[in-house]
Amino acid sequence: MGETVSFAEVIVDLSSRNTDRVFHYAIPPDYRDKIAVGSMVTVPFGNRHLTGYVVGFGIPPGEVRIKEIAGVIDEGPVFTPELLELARWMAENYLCSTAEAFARILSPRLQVKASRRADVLVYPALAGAEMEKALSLLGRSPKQLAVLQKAAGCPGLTKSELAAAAMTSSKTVDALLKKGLLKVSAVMPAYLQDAPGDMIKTGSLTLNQDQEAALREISASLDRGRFDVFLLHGITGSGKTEVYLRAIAAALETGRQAVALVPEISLTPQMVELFRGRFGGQVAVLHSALSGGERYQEWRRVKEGQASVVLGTRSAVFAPCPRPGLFIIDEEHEPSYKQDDHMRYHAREIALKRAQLAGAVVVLGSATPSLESFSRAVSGGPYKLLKLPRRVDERPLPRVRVIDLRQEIREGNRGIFSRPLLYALNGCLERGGQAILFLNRRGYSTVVVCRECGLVLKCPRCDISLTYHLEGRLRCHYCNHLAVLPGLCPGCGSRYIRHFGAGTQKVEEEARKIFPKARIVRMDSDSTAQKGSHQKILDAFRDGLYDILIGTQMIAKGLDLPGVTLVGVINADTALHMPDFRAAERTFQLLTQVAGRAGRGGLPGEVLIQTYSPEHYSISAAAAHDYEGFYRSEMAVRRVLGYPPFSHLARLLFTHEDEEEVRKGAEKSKELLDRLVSGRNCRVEILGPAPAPLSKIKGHFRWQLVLKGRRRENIKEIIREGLAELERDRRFKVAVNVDINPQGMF
DNA sequence: AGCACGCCGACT
DNA sequence: GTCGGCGTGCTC
Repeated sequence: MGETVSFAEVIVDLSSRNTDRVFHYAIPPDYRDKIAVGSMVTVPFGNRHLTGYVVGFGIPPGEVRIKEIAGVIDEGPVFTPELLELARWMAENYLCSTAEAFARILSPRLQVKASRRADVLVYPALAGAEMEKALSLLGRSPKQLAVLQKAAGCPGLTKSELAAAAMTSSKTVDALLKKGLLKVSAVMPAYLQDAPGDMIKTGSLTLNQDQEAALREISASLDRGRFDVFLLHGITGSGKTEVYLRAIAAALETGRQAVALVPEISLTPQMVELFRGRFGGQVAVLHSALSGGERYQEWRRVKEGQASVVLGTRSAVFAPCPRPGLFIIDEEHEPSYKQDDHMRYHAREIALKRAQLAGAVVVLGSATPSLESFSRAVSGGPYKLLKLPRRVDERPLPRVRVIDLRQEIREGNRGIFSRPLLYALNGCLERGGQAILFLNRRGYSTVVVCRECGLVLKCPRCDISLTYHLEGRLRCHYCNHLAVLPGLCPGCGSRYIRHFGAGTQKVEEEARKIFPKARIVRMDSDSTAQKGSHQKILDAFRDGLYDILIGTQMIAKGLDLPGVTLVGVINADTALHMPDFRAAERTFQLLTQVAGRAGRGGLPGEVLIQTYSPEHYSISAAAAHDYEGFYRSEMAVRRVLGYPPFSHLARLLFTHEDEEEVRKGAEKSKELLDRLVSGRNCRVEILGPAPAPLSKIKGHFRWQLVLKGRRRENIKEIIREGLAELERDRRFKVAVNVDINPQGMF
């Protein structure tokens, strides 16, 4: 590598396919030592200036007129070689340009110009015996005492986090800062680093056998420094988080960094507190709610190696750790890890790829693993299965009863609540317990169910629930199969065949009528429009200000509500009959999670699930807390129908303001893709076109094609060529969005 | 993505 | 003749 090589290879920030390659630029002498692989620069391109990413150095081929780099945007490289490789992989895999992939990877730091507010983390100013003394002198101000205790237990929280943790306002924190008992610093002070034992306050100190065994395996892999994937299958309350924390500590010991991803909904102040309590100022928190400045600050700390533990949501998977050694995906089955707007990446998939590139360990944790992951962890699959089959406190799982709503109908009860649920609610209220009533988010599309035998009309070809449209027409959103709503149920001849969907308001109304004295609160996206009110309702409920909480998905996840002794699922079928091949899996996950909400305190819990399909395996298996039973049943179904994990799917979503235009566009694409498929004789099936389940959003009509094939490569190839051809055709005005392995069809 | 270049129709 | 439609191809 001689001095003569001084042309930078630059990828310009354009998303077009034909500019997705390197362009060579001369490096002016002033910039020579400022530009490295990973630098962000501005370059003249055509007749304007664009930002570009330096991906290497080399000699331009033949007769091209070379221009000079116009400027360097940031002081240092914005991505590591590992992330550069990741960007290339993403471009290849998600059918986008490299520049778009970079935009995703770097999005957490895009607002560079935003205020660079110094990161204020609060630490106790004293340690050890001096701290004890200070605490004993604070007898007359309980709030300050609480804050100082918290600060000692969890050094390195931000001011507002600390205030929240001690259940007070930031004024109390300010008072202690003024007294000099707390201080502000960007890194953990040395006197605290010497006493890490003091920091281990939260969580259990001793691991049970299963946790110990799991940790041992993970640590062994970390020591070897090799790419390994573990699936940590632990029932609710089995102490997965403690295993994560120990694994992170083990990763740090090898001198590498750890990234822990949690679903949006679990990134609560308590979660942050738990991590900061263990790792103090080494923790960087990355999530979408941070302001540009805060996010940049955290990003910077990670990149510079000051923060070696990253806790965050989906996009934190791109954290610029210098040498990542461990990626943890908590609740790996959560669909929220899949981006649903622009580039549809899956954070789990990205983590796996990054780990492979960096020789790092991945831990996927869940009580209800996705079939994709579990199938890779059984019988000699590439993942290693680690099981936590027991709860840490040895408390039994709640008793789950399945209530047959068909029986209720037969016996003349057409109300929302079954008699067993009413009875249980009554008992619960009388004993002074708390209850949660859970409704699945109302289906976007309406599904037809027989209220007498529970039969659901499904597509004969795709096994997807048919959805109800105008004038009694039923439609499959995968293949566009059409049927007419029968007057009588084809299963049992009943007249009670209709589409359904009771909202949370309806349940609330009904509950108030039946239990006029009960204090009832509702929580859904309508009632919790403004930020924070969410948490307020939950706090109030936890404090016992309400008896019954009625809500949707959002109350199902990860909440610890010790007073709850009864959980009622109003209608398990809304989830079961979503027009999606994953409906059964979602239902099982949801019910398991909901059931995990009951009996978290000292009192035993009870769960009642109302359904028209009591014999469906995803309901009976959830009731029996039997993941593996569910897994076997569902895998059999997927195999027969050729759905993932036995195949790969892709969805092409076509959108346009004009309905006719989208339909024609989708149909034209279908013909084109069919031609490509038969031309290369690969086994890819193309379903549709059909209107998307949400057929119109913000004035844009939506149609879709679903591609299904054994090999992902084949699907990608077909789409790549199809898109290229469509792009060449300038008359084609319809926007196309590609989603490889979609998580849902909405 | 922009922008120029170029090859056809209907207009001062 | 020439103004302007948009199909085609290029940008270090």
